[in-house]
Amino acid sequence: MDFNYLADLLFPNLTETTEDIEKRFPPRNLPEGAKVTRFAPSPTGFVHFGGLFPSMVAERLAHQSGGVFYLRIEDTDAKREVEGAAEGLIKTLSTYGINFDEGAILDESGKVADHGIYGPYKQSMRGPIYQAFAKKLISEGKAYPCFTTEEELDELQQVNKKEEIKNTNWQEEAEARRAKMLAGRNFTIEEVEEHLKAGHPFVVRILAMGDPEKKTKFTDLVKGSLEIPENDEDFVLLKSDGIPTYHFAHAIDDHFMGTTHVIRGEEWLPSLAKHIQLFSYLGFKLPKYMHIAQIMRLDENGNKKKLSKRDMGANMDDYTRMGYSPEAVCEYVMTLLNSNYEEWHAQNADKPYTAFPFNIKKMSVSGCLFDFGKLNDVSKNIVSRMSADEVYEKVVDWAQKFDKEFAVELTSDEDFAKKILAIGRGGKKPRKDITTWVDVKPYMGFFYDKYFAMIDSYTEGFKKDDIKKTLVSFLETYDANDEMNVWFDKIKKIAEELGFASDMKAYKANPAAYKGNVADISSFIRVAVTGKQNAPDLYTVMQIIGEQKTRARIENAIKAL
RNA sequence: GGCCCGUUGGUCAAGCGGUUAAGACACGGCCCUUUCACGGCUGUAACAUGGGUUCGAUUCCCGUACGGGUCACCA
Repeated sequence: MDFNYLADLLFPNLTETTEDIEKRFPPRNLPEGAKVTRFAPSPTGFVHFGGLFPSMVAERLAHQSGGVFYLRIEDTDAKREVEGAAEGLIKTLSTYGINFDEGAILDESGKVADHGIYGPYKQSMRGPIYQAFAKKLISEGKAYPCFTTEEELDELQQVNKKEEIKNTNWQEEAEARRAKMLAGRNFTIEEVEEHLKAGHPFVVRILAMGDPEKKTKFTDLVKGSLEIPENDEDFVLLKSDGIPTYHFAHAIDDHFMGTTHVIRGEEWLPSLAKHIQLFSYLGFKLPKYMHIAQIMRLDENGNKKKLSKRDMGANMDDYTRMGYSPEAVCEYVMTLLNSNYEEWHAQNADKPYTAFPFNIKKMSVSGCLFDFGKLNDVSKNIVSRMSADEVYEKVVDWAQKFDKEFAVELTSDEDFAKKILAIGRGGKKPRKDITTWVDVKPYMGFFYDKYFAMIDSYTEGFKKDDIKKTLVSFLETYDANDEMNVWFDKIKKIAEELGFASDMKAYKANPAAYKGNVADISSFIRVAVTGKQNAPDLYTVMQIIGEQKTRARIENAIKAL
């Protein structure tokens, strides 16, 4: 078999040789230790939590080392491509602080365009590059054309379905399929010419001579030492439309784009054998690999499952809707990515996560469960450290998208809203009532007449009459100009008059001697004014609401009793 | 089913041959407090399993179980 002849036969019209291409993409000139990483999504939908994970690692590693972080669009599957997905992906990532130095990024008009000299950065635009290398491999006898159609193979594809695996015919079917796949190995030049003449489409398959019984040691930067069996699968390099598969594109692109660290999910681990073989066939230096553990969720049976697109919390845009600030999500991700992050953060509470020295060695080897409880904790701590102005700005921003009515209330009196948000904020022990922006309305809604409602009833076990008397007496003595202690002394006095303990210690020493205590009296007033049993400091609340409204609410409460 | 990877409390995890096996979240209790939130203290709870190696294994090796991933002209 004359491989050179075969290669020319298959690819007669290529203008660029592999040597030309090598010259076109010079090695990067970067300082020692600088890492070149990439995010390489296929534009098939939204950013997935499982995709944010590795992209944050890639971004950190590149930027922390003074390297380059670039974006490559892996649009090699036209069937699954979604219009506008690439733009959406880039925008979402940027809200999470992940920005690219190079690649297919957005220009001023919001369109995806190439930035950098290693492009095109969309794989669909790089056809001739891949084809040149496919041709080269064929000319070296390392790859061959295969005229077996997808349909022919599909007929036997059932073997891959799980239900069928227990089928006793499984091995026979697999063998039959393999025979069909490998048919092209034995073609003569004449047979190939005949197929070509008949206009039959073909794919290019790698000629895999590996023995899977033989294993080679491989070191993954996350997983550590691995045993990789040699590849014996004649996988497809170039599809019949001339576009490469992931495997081929990965080898070519990461070589020419100068990627030093390939960071991807561990679901790629089984394909590693293919990639090692390809780099070797191509004569390329193998990059470093980091296979990151997957995020899992719990299924109905209590088993861990890979977090998939349809799961709650998978779509990054959901977090925006749920009112999580991007900082919270990023920080939560950091706690999962680097086990010592929390410790560092405890000592550097004021610093952003980008100041944290990210360490590959501290990455977990096994997949972890997504934990909303932990996310919530991280989130409420972050919100508690924000200023009232900051919270206001973010809540309004969120509300304008997801609760327009509330946004109108908030913006109708900015100072009022900020005063409310400032309660208990700024000190050493700030309030932590707000986890997500969704929480804000239930938390402060009662300040607004529009949302005020008697959500809680008065504490049970007290006479309506006492409640009523409390409210009436309060109105009689209430003076909005009172200092807090004066104000509270008046409440204590009411308590005494009604036979309630004004002193908590006295009450605790002998509860039977009283109808209740001053806390109960306060709660009557609190419910009347806020509609709730639990609220921030009552005195402050009244100060903010103002005398007029406070009186009106108490009067209404008296009427209702 | 083949191959690969993994397994420390409910969750995230420190540990890297000798520890009373950290810490965080969640949960319970107590304290502080006019409610809540915060804060402080405290409690329950873990090395999947069987063999080795070793004076000694959570740590090293092998097997078993369980879990995950993967086996496309998808990435």
